Amino acid sequence: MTEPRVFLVDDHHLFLSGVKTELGDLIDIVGDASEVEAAVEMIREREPDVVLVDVHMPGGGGRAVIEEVLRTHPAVRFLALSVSDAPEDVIDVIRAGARGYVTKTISGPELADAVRRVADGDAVFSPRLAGFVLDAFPSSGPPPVDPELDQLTAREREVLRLIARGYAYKEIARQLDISVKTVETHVSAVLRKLQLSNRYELSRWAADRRLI
Amino acid sequence: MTEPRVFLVDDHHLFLSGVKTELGDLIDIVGDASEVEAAVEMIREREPDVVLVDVHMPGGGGRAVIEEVLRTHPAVRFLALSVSDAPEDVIDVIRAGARGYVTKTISGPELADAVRRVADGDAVFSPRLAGFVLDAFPSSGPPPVDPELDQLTAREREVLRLIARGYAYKEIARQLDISVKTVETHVSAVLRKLQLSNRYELSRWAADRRLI
DNA sequence: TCGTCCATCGGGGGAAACCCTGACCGCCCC
DNA sequence: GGGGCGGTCAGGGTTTCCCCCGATGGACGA
Repeated sequence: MTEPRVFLVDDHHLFLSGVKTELGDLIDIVGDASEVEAAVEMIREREPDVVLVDVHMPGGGGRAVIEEVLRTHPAVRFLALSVSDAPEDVIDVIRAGARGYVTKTISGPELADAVRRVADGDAVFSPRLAGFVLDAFPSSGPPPVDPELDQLTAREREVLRLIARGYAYKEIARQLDISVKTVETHVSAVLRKLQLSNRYELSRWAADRRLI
Repeated sequence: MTEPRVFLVDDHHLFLSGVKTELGDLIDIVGDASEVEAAVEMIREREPDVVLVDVHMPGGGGRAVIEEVLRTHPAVRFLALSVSDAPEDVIDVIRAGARGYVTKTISGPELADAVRRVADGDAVFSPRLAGFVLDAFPSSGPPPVDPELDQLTAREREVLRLIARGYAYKEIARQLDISVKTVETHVSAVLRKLQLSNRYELSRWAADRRLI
């Protein structure tokens, strides 16, 4: 790829100017902004390949910039830049759609390299930060043996599954080839055992545990 | 940290022996196995800090080893090693619980370093592979302006929210301080506009869109 | 000012959900 | 062989949902 076109967002002017002098020769800086709204507007106008954005900023922070821009320009890639290496901050901007996260302790050439890699479609993290992202990753993980679910019989779990999917008693009876009355019996048992009062709560209960 | 204790799993004996001769001086190799069941058993017995595991293996592959071991020994860390750099493979083992993924083109010293970093709690990826993980990450992303949701009035959305949460009409009426009849009217409007037939489907509809 | 939309409320009725009680059968276990 | 449990079913009742009709008042724009 040719020189990536980069836009800078940081509320510290000194830092902005530092990045510009350090990276100006290594990458193509097409603009900068120091507040959220102006940043969003200018990014939409200039459509850079990569936006280097500070995480902590008044008016919603880097997260606001990322979300807002991605709504209309999903092709723009974001590299978050921050003094913080707190897991919450990292996860937050990643969820918002950032493709990388580096701390401000990074050197100029390293930053330039990180920007190029993000422009290339890669993700860039310092190793420890990548660990945070993994921790937040939805792991199929060790199936937490649910004590609540455990007290249900096999048949009751079957009925629960269908209830949670929104089937009417009549439908469930047909699918399991039993009578509606039996379905009622099972549902009653499930509701009693799980301490719920109706099938809507049951739907939510199941949804929360991703049993659907 | 002192020398990490490492266990190797690979169905290619030649590769196993290569790793042992290359890394034997750099890290502490406490054992190896070339099939899934034996690997699981020995890992449980020796409790290494890090398991270096091949992704493609008969009998379920590295994924089976990871899931099985983590069920009983969640402290063991896994570094996946593979000839493949296909996104599916990467995501698969990450979901299973691996803390890193490197390809077999890696050099000996680099591999030793990767193992140490994983033992240290970091995550290790080649940049492109980290990108795959990010792509699979549940992004809050660009909120897709839902044309379905858009046709609902503010009040209807309020009612929808409560319905999806499993509240009875009476409850909703109490919370919004309106009559049950009005709730019925709103629900009818919502069901009609969303082309649904009852509140169960509505619950599922909302759950699918994560409006709850 | 009139039309339209929204929010509010009501009557009435059919269908479904929910609850309680009681019952039968088969299986396993002491 | 009696007791416990899970699965099956029924009668009869109350509550809730859902839909049909219609109605009023306020806001807002043509």
